[in-house]
Amino acid sequence: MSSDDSENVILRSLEGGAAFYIVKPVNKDDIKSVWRYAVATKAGKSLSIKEIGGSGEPFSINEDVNSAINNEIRKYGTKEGRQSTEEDKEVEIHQPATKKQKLIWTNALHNRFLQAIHHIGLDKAVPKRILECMSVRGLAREHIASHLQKYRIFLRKVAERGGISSRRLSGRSLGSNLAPFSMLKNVHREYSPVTRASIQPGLGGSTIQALGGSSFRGLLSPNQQAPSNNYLFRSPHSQSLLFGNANSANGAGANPPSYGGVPHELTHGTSPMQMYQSQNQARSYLQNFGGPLLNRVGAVGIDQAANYRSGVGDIGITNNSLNTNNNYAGIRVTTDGHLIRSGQMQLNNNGLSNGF
DNA sequence: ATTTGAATAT
DNA sequence: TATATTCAAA
Repeated sequence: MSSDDSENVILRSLEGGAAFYIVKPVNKDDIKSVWRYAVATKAGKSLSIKEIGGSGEPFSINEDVNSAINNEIRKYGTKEGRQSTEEDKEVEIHQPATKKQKLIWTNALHNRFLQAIHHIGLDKAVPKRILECMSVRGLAREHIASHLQKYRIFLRKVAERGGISSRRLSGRSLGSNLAPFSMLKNVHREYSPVTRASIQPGLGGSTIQALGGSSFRGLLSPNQQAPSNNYLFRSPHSQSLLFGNANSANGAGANPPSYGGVPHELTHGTSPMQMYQSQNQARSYLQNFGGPLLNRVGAVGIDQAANYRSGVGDIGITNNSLNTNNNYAGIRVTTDGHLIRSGQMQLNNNGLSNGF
């Protein structure tokens, strides 16, 4: 039993003596197959379900499977199967369908998460409420719980040491571990909507704009959010990403409870395609978690940002907690090296270029 | 009985 | 690292 489904490995295993190869995750049919095989192999000796149950199996088989096996045995009889032992080393390659897909917190999704939290209030923001508030179809409370856990860890980090360091920056030019100059150069450019994911040439077919929908969200008012939200799922069995584009017509359909936006949903991608993975997940905490909520973290002291604004035109954080459209909040440095706080900033194209 | 969230697994 | 899953406690 292995999650490795490469034919290569399977064949080698069988050659190496394995009688059966099952690709995880195991499901009913796998069990049935095993039994069919076992029964067929034990030419003549029919095992009753009772014997099966009491034979000290290392694992228990639930009723459902039991009856399924029962039926199977009935259907196929005990010896009706094939004979050739060698051939019976059959390879079972199975449906990748049973396992849940892995949610990927894209910018759009994360922003929604932030908005929800902001809307609810950090103190009352528990998974269930966030879930309701986000109203994204296909999103489960567990998803949020997990993300929230991470988010809280981030907040804690930021709160204790009011700064964010970048691992990529070797030089601590300012005597602090805060962002050095060099990071500034792209600040402005980073606002423009960009394509952030592309399809791997040979596999997905044509190039597609997979992300970037949130780039301009910061420019919209709370109730005119970007009409397109992209969420990604990654299939557990391949490296490919499933691409889902929840693009719904404005107006029609259910609206999110309080910030009447566009209906949202998670699409379990119907068009699987291989994509490069780096972009989204390669973001740092700041990119991921920097958001309006930072307002509430005392240690960050964002409300002082205004004092430093001159020099960087696009900072726009406020301390009235209404500035929910930030895609970014973090620490910046002005041209003359002063620390500056936060503001709206879309992350860059490659997600890796600077420390954020 | 349901939900949370820390811990742990993948 | 990011996300999922588990499970004791709320």
